[in-house]
Amino acid sequence: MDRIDEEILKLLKENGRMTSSEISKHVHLSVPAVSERIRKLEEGQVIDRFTVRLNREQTGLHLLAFIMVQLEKPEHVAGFRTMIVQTPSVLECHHLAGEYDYLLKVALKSTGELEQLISEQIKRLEGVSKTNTMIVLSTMKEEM
Amino acid sequence: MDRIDEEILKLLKENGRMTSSEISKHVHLSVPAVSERIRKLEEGQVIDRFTVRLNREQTGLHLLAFIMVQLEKPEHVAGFRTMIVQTPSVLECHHLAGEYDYLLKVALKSTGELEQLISEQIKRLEGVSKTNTMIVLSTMKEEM
DNA sequence: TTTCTTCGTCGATCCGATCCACTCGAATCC
DNA sequence: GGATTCGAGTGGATCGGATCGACGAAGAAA
Repeated sequence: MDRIDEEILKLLKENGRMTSSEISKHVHLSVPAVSERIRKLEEGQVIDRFTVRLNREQTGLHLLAFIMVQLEKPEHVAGFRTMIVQTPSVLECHHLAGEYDYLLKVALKSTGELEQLISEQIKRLEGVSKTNTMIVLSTMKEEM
Repeated sequence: MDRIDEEILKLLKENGRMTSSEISKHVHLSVPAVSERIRKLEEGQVIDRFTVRLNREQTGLHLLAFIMVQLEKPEHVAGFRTMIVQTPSVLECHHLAGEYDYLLKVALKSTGELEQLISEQIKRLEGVSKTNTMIVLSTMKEEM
């Protein structure tokens, strides 16, 4: 990981489909040299994967929210985890230190869907003692 | 946006560099037909952009945290916004409804960096009345 | 029915990726 | 000190995917 690798990653973050020949012009290396660096970044797990970033608004997901969840005991984690994995509207789930145990980031079509998610999926789960939902009004920055 | 477009998006989410010819085998269309659909998804803004997802651990960012921020008055927003945009460790910044005004997602090398971010960058700002930091212990799910 | 539009296929061409042989420079080892 | 080895890059040839244009089929509107 040197200066050039960082530059390559920066370019690929902006455009994950930028060709090696395009990149080679920016970093002043030959095409095979760039390809080799990218291959190594993937192999060395610095690059997790190439992906596509969707526009949630355009796909009807107008509501973004964060839900903090308190789980009573560790034995309830398995059921909770299953629900998280199976629910596509849950974009992220982080285990936390502090008052709440989990923080979920969810994207939904409407407040109706949010209500349903909270009352029929989350609160229905064994061991969920408390939740706290924060509705997102707007997003200033969002990267990975 | 039909069934086939959704399938294409699903494939591209998993591998943003999957070739049109690869995709064409999955969705049973010709290569130009797939290319055309991808082009239209980009043009119609459903696809925001192609990008690369990095492994934060591999780049030394071992600490992930969420910081809730309370801002006293709207006139303090400009300075806050400037700080957010200029700080690379802030991955996300959402404007919230509720007790706190902003939720930040930050990735850092260490607790030392977190301390510095909170006390020297965030709390130093005019108008920041209260913050609440949640440290992430582990992440179960993380998509866009 | 005829026409127009949309969406697809097919084939040709073009361009980028990959592979291989070779070079260069730095570090290692006798 | 000189030879060796290894990592990283270059340049050219080849291979394969993307793109483009011509064409065809299906559905909607006149």
